[in-house]
Amino acid sequence: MRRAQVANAPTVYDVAADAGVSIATVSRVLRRPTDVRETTRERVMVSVRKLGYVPSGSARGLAARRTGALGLYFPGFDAMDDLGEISNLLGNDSPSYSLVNDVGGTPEAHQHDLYFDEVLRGAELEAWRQGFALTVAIGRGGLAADAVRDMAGRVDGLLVLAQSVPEDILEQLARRLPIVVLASRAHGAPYDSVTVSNHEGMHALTAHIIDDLEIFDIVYVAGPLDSPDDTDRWAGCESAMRERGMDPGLIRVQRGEFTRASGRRAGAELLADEALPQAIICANDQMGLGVLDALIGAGIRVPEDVVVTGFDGIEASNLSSPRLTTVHQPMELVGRAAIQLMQRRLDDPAAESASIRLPVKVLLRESSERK
Amino acid sequence: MRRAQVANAPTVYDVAADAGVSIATVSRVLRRPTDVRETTRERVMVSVRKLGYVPSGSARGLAARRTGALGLYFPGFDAMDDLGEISNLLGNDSPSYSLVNDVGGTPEAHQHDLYFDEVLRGAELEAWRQGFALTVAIGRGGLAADAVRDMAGRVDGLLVLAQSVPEDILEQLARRLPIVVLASRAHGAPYDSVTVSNHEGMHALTAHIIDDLEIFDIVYVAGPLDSPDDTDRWAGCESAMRERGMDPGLIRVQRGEFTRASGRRAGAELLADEALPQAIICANDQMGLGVLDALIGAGIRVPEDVVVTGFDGIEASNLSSPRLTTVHQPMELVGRAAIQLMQRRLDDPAAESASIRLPVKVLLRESSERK
DNA sequence: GATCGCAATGTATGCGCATACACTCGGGGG
DNA sequence: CCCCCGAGTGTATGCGCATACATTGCGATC
Repeated sequence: MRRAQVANAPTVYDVAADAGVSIATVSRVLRRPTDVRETTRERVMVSVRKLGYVPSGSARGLAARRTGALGLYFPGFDAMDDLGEISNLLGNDSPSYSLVNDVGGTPEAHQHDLYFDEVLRGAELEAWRQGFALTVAIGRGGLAADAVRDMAGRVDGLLVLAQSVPEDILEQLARRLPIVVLASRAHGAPYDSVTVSNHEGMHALTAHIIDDLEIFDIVYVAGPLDSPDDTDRWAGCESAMRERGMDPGLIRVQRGEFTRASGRRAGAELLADEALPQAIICANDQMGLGVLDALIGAGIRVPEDVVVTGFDGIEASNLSSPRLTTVHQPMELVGRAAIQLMQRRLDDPAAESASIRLPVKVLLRESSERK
Repeated sequence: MRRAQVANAPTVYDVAADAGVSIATVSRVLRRPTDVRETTRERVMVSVRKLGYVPSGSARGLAARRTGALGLYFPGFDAMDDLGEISNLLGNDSPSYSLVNDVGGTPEAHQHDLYFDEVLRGAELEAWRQGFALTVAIGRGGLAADAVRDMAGRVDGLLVLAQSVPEDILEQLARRLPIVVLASRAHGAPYDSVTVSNHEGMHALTAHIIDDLEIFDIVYVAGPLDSPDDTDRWAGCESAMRERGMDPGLIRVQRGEFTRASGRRAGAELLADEALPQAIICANDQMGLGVLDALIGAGIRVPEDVVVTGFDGIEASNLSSPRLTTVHQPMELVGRAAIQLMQRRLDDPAAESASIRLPVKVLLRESSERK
């Protein structure tokens, strides 16, 4: 028996009654319109509009055994302990503005977020094209596992950034729904994956520095040890040197955390040495920009005194002065490709696991300009 | 009768059988653990882990009459017709990188997206804190109505940017679920809303220019006519002038579309005039940066020859040279506040409709520096 | 004119879970 | 010794929809 709706949200039953048809017909009008006679269809649609009927996603999902939604899960670099409530937001009398003499500059934007934003945009776009809704979640600390589990329960497929979910949990979830891993080749694991040509990009950039700029005195500023991106990039740099008979072991390697601050630190340490190298290759843009900050701040000229490069192609690398030579990753494409992989997997659950590797673009800019 | 699972996704029934209890007990273990004896609870949890059980969001949503998800809907400025498939992504042999001499600079990032990204981040954060999943959708062209409808069917509440959804549809949906409108005071409408102090911020900025910089020859570069943000900002500027006995009618107003390109256009038109004004107040940062581009490109000195200001406080305004004086909106807070409003509404559906107005920060930077 | 076939629609069921209600069991009070 | 009560658990049901299957109606076929 139908109960009275609390918030009077109409259901198929209401529409069916109003249109004088059965609920099956209402459902068909919405899902397979061609199965219904034109006149009937119109009559139903009139009722739908009249009642403001919106199908329940939950009921649809349950009956159809698919939710029509995909999940995107990213780690969050838990810098969010300082939150607390937004106090007195409602009807408070706090001043509506303040004046700030902002000569020093404001702190930079979050680090990883830029990456997330662009991937998300691509994923959202492609999800829309394929008719999926996109649910996003950003991991935080200990509850990450619960969050991703909850998400898994409400989507048809999961996109996760490499390293963002404990391996055992991922494996368990993979038994239940398809998973696409971003920024990591899935070696043998039962996941599809999307990567960019980290190796090739860094290889090409290094080759350019050695062959075209004729620079041999190089420092490499690396990222975190557990980052597959970092591993691949370093491998690209290393192989370029080795091919040219140089010993990569001789290169000094500073290790940072992919943050601008860690880049500044690396720059400061290099400045403390007796002599600067001729080129500083950084494993990502944020660190490259940090190095730039440190050098410029110390009066070093870039690129005249030192060449500096980054990796990623974030917008900020295009706005620094000098603009940062970098390797641009098609992040939006990463998101799109991931969704397409997912679509393929949903169409054919038995397909062999696949990996898409997207091309990168080496952008030669002023921070590496030499004649 | 239970059927064999296609993808062997275990259900409550499987867990119950495995643990030797009823499905009610399994459900209770997950939802109201204290209602179950400790020993029973543990036994069930063991089975849950063993089977890799993940509750179906659809079934949960249907039974509990709430999905536990919120929706965030943004307009997309349909620049996405040039899409097409990502061809041959799988196993193609296209070059994995390319070298680009990027001396000219690459095109800027999308316009509105920056706003979206930050609001999203705030919303996601707060949604997580409140235990909600967040589903996002970006509107595109004609199907916007369908997209937002579909979304409405799968969430407990909807956050929408002002003007992004046709009024009649929004009204219809509001009968079904709570709606929070961003960046627009809801005049009488049955929505809660979040805004920032556009008026006050622009008022303060204008006052600074007139009182502190003693500039009276001003041009205002406005945004689209249908933008409530633009309306409020202009009103703030206007009132500041009026208070000082100046006639706002005398100010030249250029109208742009909140894009950097339209800012450049405005700048170019001003350059074509016989004389430049002393200050150019722009209704947002993108246009401010565009004006900067045009002026600097023409050899005009900023701020020595002309003062330029923006509004929004996007990251790019902090990276330009000179850095752009602007009014910073707490965009992340907008997202968070919206979720908090939604939470409140869900707790008390009958509450009076509320509106949160967040404070802004006037950032005085080099583009308006005068002594 | 009886039969067949197909199009259009209706009837019945199950998706997986939450939960109201029924039930069991054991201890304390009468 | 019986009854009552509450903690713990089981049984039964409905959430709103999609869909397999049954039914109806009608023109075409012979």
